[in-house]
Amino acid sequence: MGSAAVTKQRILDAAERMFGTHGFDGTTLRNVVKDAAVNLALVSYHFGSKEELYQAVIARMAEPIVKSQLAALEPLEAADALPTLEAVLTAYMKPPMDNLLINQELALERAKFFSRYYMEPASVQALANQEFASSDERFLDMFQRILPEQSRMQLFWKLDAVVMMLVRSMSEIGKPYALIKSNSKADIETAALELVAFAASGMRGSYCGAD
Amino acid sequence: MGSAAVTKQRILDAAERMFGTHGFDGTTLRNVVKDAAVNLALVSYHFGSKEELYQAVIARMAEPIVKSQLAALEPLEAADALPTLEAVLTAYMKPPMDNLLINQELALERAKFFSRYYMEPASVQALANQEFASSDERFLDMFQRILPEQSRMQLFWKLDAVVMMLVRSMSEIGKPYALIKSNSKADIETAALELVAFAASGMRGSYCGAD
DNA sequence: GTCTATAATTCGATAGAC
DNA sequence: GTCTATCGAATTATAGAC
Repeated sequence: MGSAAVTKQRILDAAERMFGTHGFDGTTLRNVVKDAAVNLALVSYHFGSKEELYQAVIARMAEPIVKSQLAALEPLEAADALPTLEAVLTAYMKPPMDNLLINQELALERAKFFSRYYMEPASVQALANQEFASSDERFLDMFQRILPEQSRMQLFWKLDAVVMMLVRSMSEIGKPYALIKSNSKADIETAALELVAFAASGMRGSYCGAD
Repeated sequence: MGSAAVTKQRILDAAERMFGTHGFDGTTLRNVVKDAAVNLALVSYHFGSKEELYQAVIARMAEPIVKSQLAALEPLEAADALPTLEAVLTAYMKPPMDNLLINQELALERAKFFSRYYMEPASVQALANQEFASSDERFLDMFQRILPEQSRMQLFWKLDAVVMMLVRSMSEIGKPYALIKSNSKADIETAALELVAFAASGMRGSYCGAD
């Protein structure tokens, strides 16, 4: 990899850390280039502007996650039997969580960026061209097949709620009372099971026979 | 109310709108005073700094909500019989939702500020001295009595997840597929029932007997 | 491609008149 | 209390040397 490619990667890595920790508006390009140990002018040269840098960070992270989500969904769609709600939720939630297993030294900060993306003001979130949301419709179709008694509107806000839980879990990794204890394979596996169980029970709704 | 008090309120109202829409770092005092139609220097005069203004907005909103949460919890604590999980969750979630019924013209923007507070970077969130979290321990004690088979660590992250769902619901009010359709009494009542049902089923966990 | 130096804004905060 | 005017610092972005 040429030194230009190295520079771009160093900037992207640092931007991911800074945007994830301080948010878009709380991050300055001077913080980014200091963390990346590159010159300030190189951000404009390689990415154009702060907004375009943010878009580049989003795209780099979202692409493999969405691809992995759809790859996990496809066999469930193709199967003869209707999959369980847990299986579909796992296909949805596991890819962003498994992302913690690659690039271990950057994993926790990437998770923070992943989370913060959903928490940015609408003006900032609009910078990403629906990178993540592109697969939600297909997942909603599957949820509707499994839970036909619920309206698409219900399923929509419930999936939205599930995303918020997922996102929050990933932003709290390692904290004393967090669901995800660390970015080890075992801790992620355990947390995914608990998160899927919570989400599935919640989505099935009030027909839970309690009280 | 004297004109000074009016000025302070106008600034607080405008700050609530701006912080809620653009976040702390995305909000400028010049935007606030323009929206409030007051002079820029009056922010420093009445509140000292941008950070102190933010703290004042948090405190003004959090106080009645926390007070109402605890008032709803107390009879449940005092009763002989153990309350239902749904009852405790309602005591927790209804106060912030019912807050939409007062000051109707500012309600939606207050809800956005309420939501955004939980989504700010840690550095910003630290500006509020645990205004909201002060009652969580007592609620967790009650959850533990109702769900003794779950560890406090589990209940902690599950309550945290519930808060994120609540917060998200309040930030999406009025959008096409949102849970809360409007800030009318009927829509809030309906949404609260659905949200409590989701949260209760989720917290009870995987013993839901489905499939 | 990478750097220095700086232009052009914008921000939070305040001094001082009224 | 409220206003005008402005300071000093920090920001994004870029021009131009190497």
